[in-house]
Amino acid sequence: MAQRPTSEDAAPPAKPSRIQTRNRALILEAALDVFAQEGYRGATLDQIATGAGLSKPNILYYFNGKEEIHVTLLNQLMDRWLDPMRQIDPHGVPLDELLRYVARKLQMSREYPRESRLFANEILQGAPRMGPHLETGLKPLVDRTAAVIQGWIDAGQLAPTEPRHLIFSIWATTQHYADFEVQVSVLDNSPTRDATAEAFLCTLYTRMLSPEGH
Amino acid sequence: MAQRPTSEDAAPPAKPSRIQTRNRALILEAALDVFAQEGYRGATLDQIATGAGLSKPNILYYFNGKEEIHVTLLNQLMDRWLDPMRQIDPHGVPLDELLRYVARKLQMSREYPRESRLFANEILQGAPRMGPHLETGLKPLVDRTAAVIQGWIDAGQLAPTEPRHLIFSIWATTQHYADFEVQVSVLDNSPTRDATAEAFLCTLYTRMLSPEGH
DNA sequence: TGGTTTTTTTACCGCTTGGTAAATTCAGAG
DNA sequence: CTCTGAATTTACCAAGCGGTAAAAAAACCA
Repeated sequence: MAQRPTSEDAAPPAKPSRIQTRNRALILEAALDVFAQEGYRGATLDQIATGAGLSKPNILYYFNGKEEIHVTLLNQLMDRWLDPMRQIDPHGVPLDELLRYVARKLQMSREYPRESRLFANEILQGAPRMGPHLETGLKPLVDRTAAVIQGWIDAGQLAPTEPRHLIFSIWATTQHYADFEVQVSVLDNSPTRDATAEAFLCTLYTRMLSPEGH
Repeated sequence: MAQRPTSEDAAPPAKPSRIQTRNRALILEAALDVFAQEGYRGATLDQIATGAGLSKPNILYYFNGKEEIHVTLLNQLMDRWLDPMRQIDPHGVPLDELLRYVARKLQMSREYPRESRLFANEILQGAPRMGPHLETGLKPLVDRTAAVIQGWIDAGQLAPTEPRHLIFSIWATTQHYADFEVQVSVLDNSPTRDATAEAFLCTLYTRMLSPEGH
């Protein structure tokens, strides 16, 4: 009897073979495409199978079901997604730190638009498969970052503002370019769009955050 | 033979009966709920039927199919959605006009979160049922508004910036509160969130747009 | 009231979906 | 080469889906 490679039993994990590693990666890659564009319910295992170049039952040999694929993607995503915020240095120059955070988030929108849309889809639908993650992964980090920003403000190094809503606005403005790409493309098809977006956001948050007397 | 009320034949339109008016509204109301939360493919006619208190075949008596319900909602939405931008007065005080635009968009996020999510879902999936609308409805209005803003900037009444990306940022920051409500709720469950959000955005765009010399 | 049209229900259908069982092929260790 | 376990395919379901036909009921109008 074949031992299913997607183990979460207490039994010995047993390191995955090269085939397992390759095919699981193939499946997740294809699934990211499909889930990001169609949403969870809109995505089908057949689409994922075709995209991965495997048969549907073969996919279910590597994952216990559609939901497990989705959850796996979401878990992988969370790490990468929160990284830019973790890199904010409480001891750095406040405005520089925040502008670099904006730049990193914008870069992620550009380099990983599928991940951004996957996340947006999940949140839009009420985060049914990610609820705990928000509380245990996201919230502590945001609380900590908000405190850091508040400290900077109290020290007069940033113009006063509400840290949490500042964070929301950074997320919103940067992810917008990935999540609403179709709309943005229709309204601005200039070849320099990316650079213009970056310059705009840099200006926006510089003016917003520079302490008085610039 | 019953004449189907959802007419698009060249035949006389014939004004709808009270029952037709009421049931079509019931269906659209329920469909808005379902489409906004589940996305197009995730929504089922059974859910819509249950929500409307009608049977599934009865729903298909009023609409030719699932897609027609969705398109109808999208069409109705477009009007209401673009209205705040249409209200921008080229002859008003620039900063006031834009701050009032922000406030109106934020208010719509608060009052019509389902519409916001319906729209977000559609754009996320590549606007498959709204492509033309973007070109013919949205683009001209945005072009016009961007020109108005550029005029204000050229006249020295606003700090210089890129008008289109300014518009994008206003959309992103305001709609974020509706589209990512679950996430926002986890991170900020303060009872004054709405007021704080409005104050934050007012500050953000005041600092961004005020011409130099305070 | 009776007849006509609109509205609603009942009973389906064909297709797609996520998922399974079991046979088959393949890869690798000896 | 051979044997064994891993990997893959073939052939299926059962449930849910959007949608239809036609009969039944309700509303309307003379």
